[in-house]
Amino acid sequence: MTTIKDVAKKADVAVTTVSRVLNNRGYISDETRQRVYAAMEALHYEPNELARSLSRKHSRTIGVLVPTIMHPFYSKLIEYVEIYARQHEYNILLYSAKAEKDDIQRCLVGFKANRVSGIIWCLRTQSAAQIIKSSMPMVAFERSLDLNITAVCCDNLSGGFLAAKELNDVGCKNVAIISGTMDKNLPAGGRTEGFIGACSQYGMKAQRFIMTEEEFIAREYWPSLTRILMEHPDLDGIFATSDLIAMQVLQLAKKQGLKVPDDLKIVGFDDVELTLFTIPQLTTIHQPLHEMCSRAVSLLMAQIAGQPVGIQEPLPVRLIKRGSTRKELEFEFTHANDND
Amino acid sequence: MTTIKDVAKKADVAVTTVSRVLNNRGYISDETRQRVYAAMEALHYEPNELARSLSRKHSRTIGVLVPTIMHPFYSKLIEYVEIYARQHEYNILLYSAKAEKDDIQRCLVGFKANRVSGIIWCLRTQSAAQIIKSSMPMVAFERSLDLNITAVCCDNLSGGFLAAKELNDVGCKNVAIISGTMDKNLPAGGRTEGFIGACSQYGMKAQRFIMTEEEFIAREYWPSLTRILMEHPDLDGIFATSDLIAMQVLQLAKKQGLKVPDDLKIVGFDDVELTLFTIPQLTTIHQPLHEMCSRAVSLLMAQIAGQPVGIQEPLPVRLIKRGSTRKELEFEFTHANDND
DNA sequence: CTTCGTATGTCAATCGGTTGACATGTGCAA
DNA sequence: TTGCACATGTCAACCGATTGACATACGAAG
Repeated sequence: MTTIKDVAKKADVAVTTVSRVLNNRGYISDETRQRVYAAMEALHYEPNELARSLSRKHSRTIGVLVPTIMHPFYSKLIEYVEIYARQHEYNILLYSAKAEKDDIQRCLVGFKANRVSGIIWCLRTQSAAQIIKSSMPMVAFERSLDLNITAVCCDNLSGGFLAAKELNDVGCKNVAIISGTMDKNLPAGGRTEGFIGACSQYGMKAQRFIMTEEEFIAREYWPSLTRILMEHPDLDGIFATSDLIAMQVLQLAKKQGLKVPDDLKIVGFDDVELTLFTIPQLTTIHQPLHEMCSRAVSLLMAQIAGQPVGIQEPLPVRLIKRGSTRKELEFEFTHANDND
Repeated sequence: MTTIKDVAKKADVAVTTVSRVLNNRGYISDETRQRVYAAMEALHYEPNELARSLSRKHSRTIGVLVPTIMHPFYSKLIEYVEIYARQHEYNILLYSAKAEKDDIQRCLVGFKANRVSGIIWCLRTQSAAQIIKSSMPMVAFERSLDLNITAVCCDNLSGGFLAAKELNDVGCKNVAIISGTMDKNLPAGGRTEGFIGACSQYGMKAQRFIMTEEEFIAREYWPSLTRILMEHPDLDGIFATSDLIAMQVLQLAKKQGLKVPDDLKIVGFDDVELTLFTIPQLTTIHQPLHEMCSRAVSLLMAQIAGQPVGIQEPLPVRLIKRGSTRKELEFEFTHANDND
């Protein structure tokens, strides 16, 4: 492998000069700069990032911590974060950690050992405390904590409101919200609050059902959902706080002979891709994930650069009307690129 | 941050000794070893991986190269590879590259600059050549090349065969295979071969339809699929070489008023999770992804350790019968953990 | 008593860059 | 003529480990 010394020799300059070119510091004439670039080109030189990182004391790497990768929402998130990170010439160091303490500890150790420049994390539980006290640049994703941690969230409150409004608009009288673990710091909290508030405003009867953490991890909500549908045949509208739940509600509704949207209207949340591949397609609340990821990365960069970053406004969500609430859209398909 | 020197001082030994403990080399008495561990514990010492990697000349990192992250199959793959890599105390450096040459070039540069110890890649096109000539430890995933590159594949041929057998078993006479880009090095090649062969063996009429690369990237196959279903109303069985395609066939079939499985039977491939969330659930060919990932990582480790690794046998696939081919299973749901 | 295996230390180079201190030299403006 | 901005070089320390060469003990086996 060619080193900076080889380049210096080839360009007939000092190592320091090459370093200056590489890092854009000090005075460099255009002519010298070109010579150095030419030498790098000729030798296929690629700076050793390990060495640079070692000396720089951080590694142009963003630690990304998610509960699981194999999930439509998180894999989308990772894809976008990776793209934006690369735009800043950062790599990502990916860890998936079910909310077990050990996992998170191991992961933090990994982040530190590899001198990540900052962390983007979205954990389910409050075990986040460990991360927070690790005190390095970080951005929480979809976790608004009481503490003043920089976080990127979408407007979950409005999302809940929009879902209720849609159900009301299409004539529901007796609705339910089905959410994951309730915790006011988790997104389900705001969504529930917005939904319940709007329901009472619209005069709809509203019930709450909460899925377990185990179901979230397994990504299978069937037992609870089956029970809910069986025990509450009078429900005419359901708001699920994630599309994965909504999709399974749709599936079970059909199994039980309910027609969607005739007998039961369903609204999901997230607008992940698979909402497009169900029959009917799922009405859902669109999160501006692209923008959220972009912002998360930018905020992290700002922190790494030592700039103070304040509390962020939540990003606006949007209702996407599809066949699961609108009969007339039953066979009209929207595309992934129509949004976002 | 505490360094190896701090540990040495605390344990009252030489830096060399700490390093010996850390790397299990040379003679170390149990007593000293314990003292060193205690010191590390007390100081919350975590060796700086950057420094270790620099001196070791590779970084205990596996470069992982996929076409996209936001895809049920690849996100599953990444999740598993991450898990197995960590078992070997390796990190993964994730790159997603649409098959554009530049992307791949950029990615290889990234891998080299970060001194990855090896690469696991699964690219769609033949642009793989660039990777191959990069000549470092590597394993191809689901890409069996003519060249003698170490690759991990499932038994695509049998998969195609099993799909045809299932369609025949449930009474199909006139079937089609819908696949992604055909290339004998890509999995669709073997699947097609197995399927077509079995069809002629069973005396089923079989047609072939090929989706474009653009559709693969967008993950939306609607236009082509719609056309196929419209122009061939006589089809009674479809084998899609990926579940994502199968799912959309299912969706469009319903849109066109075809009952699945009564009028049309569908078999997918991969057994990704979302096959569980359709109505009916999708019959599919299960790939032993867990095992494949585990093997991919092991093979890479072997290469990194300098051991020669031979050509690998493909791993066996399995037919998972579900509602899209079996009326009696229409409302009987299998779980993700039932397989694998 | 020698010799070897075990256990540890010292020293310094190395991995491949970064960076600060300082020297030198050129050319232009005041 | 002086002074300063620009351009580059030399030297050496440093980031935090790893590693080889070599020295020095101690205890047990031969």
